[in-house]
Amino acid sequence: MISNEQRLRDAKLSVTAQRLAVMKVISAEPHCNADHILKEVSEDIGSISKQAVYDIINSLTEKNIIRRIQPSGFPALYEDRTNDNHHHLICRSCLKTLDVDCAVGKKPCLTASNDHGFIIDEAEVTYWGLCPDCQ
Amino acid sequence: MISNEQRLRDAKLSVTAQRLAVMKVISAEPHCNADHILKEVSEDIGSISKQAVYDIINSLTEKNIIRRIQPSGFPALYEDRTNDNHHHLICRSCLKTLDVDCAVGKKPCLTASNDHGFIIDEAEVTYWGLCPDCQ
DNA sequence: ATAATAATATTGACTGAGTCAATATTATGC
DNA sequence: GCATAATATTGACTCAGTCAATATTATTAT
Repeated sequence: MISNEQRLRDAKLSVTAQRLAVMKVISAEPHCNADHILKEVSEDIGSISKQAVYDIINSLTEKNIIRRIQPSGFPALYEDRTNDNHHHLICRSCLKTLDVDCAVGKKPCLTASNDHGFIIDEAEVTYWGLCPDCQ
Repeated sequence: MISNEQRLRDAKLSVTAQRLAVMKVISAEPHCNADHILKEVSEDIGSISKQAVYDIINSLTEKNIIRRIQPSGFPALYEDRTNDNHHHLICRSCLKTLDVDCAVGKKPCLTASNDHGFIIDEAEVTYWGLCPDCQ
């Protein structure tokens, strides 16, 4: 199990208390949003600026250390499960978000019925519905 | 071919110049955003308020007369092709958006590999990539 | 270890999409 | 045509996220 510190070094990002704290929150609570990260990290290490949170989630996303999910009409969520092409099941009512493996097989969703000449690099699949608690 | 006026009446919405103009823009330019609708309708009928545009796209979306697409990190887009479970191919660079039919068959994407007890009502699929012009 | 410097964090103002609430106008049904 | 219910306008507001200048901290080479 590679450490968060090592993950940062591998990505050529310097190791800071703020980055480690943000990573800790995201792996403890996958599908959390920027505001929640801000609050949790503030409690954890005393304080952090809003801008630092956004800088950090942006650079971690760029380096593929975390993944951004952007549910229609809601703030972006972050998770640390990357590179496995899984999808999401989101409750319209309470926004509870769960991972679901790809329905069709292994990275199959990357194939559109017609690519119109595009170079496709990602297929984003979101299932919307009501969770058991909200039904 | 049912008229826009009739579509509104069927949905129990009253027929106004603003609504007809908004519908006209959306069917002429599918995948347009609220700001673009505001500009086009203003030119078409003289003026329209920002609030009216949002009220109209919200009620048309509720009544399933138009469909909202919300690309990660960009303003929502609107189209009038509803009820056929098609998906979207979006260029990361210029945001050009094309319809693609479902890769897997007929409304198949509504089936997740594990529904975790959710009642799923929609599977939203977005293919991200680079269009021929932006490659 | 220390200094130089490159990277990151803080601060506070700002943007842009979208909403709220009060008032004014328009469409509909009698 | 009138009453009233639905819709549009207006302007202030919210909230997620960004910008840019300055201050601090981590890294790298001595």
